[in-house]
Amino acid sequence: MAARARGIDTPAARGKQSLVSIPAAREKFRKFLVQKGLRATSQRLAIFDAAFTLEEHFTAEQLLDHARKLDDSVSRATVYRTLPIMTDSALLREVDIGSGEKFYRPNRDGGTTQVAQVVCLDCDKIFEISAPFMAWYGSTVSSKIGLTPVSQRLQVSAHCDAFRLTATCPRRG
Amino acid sequence: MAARARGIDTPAARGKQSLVSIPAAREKFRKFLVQKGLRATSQRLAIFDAAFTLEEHFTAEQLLDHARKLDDSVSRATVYRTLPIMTDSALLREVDIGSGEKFYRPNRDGGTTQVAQVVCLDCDKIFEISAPFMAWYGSTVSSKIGLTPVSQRLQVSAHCDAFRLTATCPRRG
DNA sequence: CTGCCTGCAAACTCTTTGCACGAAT
DNA sequence: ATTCGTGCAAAGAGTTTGCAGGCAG
Repeated sequence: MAARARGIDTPAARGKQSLVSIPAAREKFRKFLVQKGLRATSQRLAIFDAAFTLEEHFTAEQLLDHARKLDDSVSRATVYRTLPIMTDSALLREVDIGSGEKFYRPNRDGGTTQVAQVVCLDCDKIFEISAPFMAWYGSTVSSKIGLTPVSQRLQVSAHCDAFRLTATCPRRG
Repeated sequence: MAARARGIDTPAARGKQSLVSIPAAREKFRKFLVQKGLRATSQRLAIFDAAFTLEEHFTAEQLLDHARKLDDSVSRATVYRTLPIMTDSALLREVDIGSGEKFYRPNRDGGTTQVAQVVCLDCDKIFEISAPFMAWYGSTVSSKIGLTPVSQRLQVSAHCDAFRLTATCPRRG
């Protein structure tokens, strides 16, 4: 337990635990690495843990900061090299909202759920909403031109109703 | 007519005319500039013409190349400074497929139509397919969390059926 | 003549890569 | 031993910006 808790039980992580336990997810990641012939190094696991203790969508730079709190030997290069491995494993999802930098988000449910991203133009937060019909829409649209869909993203830019009234976004901060 | 045709009647432009005449669109752009207190300079109009004679989605760099054929005094900086003006005017649409660079596309229909982007993973082409249900779907999804949608994008990544069979994408080139 | 607009080049941001060292098998 | 992974720093891609000069109103 003490060993398992290493790198997780930080002040930042406490109170942010999710539906699926982090150690279980990390075990999946470790197995994914081995299966791919990659090594389960301490840096890769630290980066993974950091990703799963960050609740919101995060950038590569934020992930680096967070991972360094768990293992200060983690470098920016390794974060960038580990991100595609994690997205390959489907434990992490890449979220591109067209803002120059990419966001990432842990896939706590295994990535089977179809979700739409709603980006609030007032506070820049990204909400993910279940959108079970998306796959159907994707194939409807693709089949018109002889393509078979692999994935689809519905992205909505929206204004916050509360913000318009009070000039404060209740979700900010 | 001779004056109007300046910068349009190029080999590249011929045979690529669209539903809406370019001079008419350019006139809208000119008016937009004036209304915003901006000047309708020859560079801005050359960039605009270049955008409207490019049929496919194009990058800033491709737009620069093309604009320079119409007016060789156009600089990269002016292209980058003009792009947001054109998207503001709604005559140009920005299309981000999460590939590092942004794509743009002239909005020949005025931008009222809801379209989904289908990106072919085999040939990297971007197809735009009418998706009238998108607006409804966007507001359904947003209203769940107290947001009012401004715009929405459905983006589908797909494989080419023909490519899978023949290893050649009939649309390539 | 005043102020917007331009080209140039440097700066900036985010990401990728070459290299030599270090760790795991 | 051999292979793979790492940190560092430099390079790269795409975009933005400061500045001095130019052109339009």
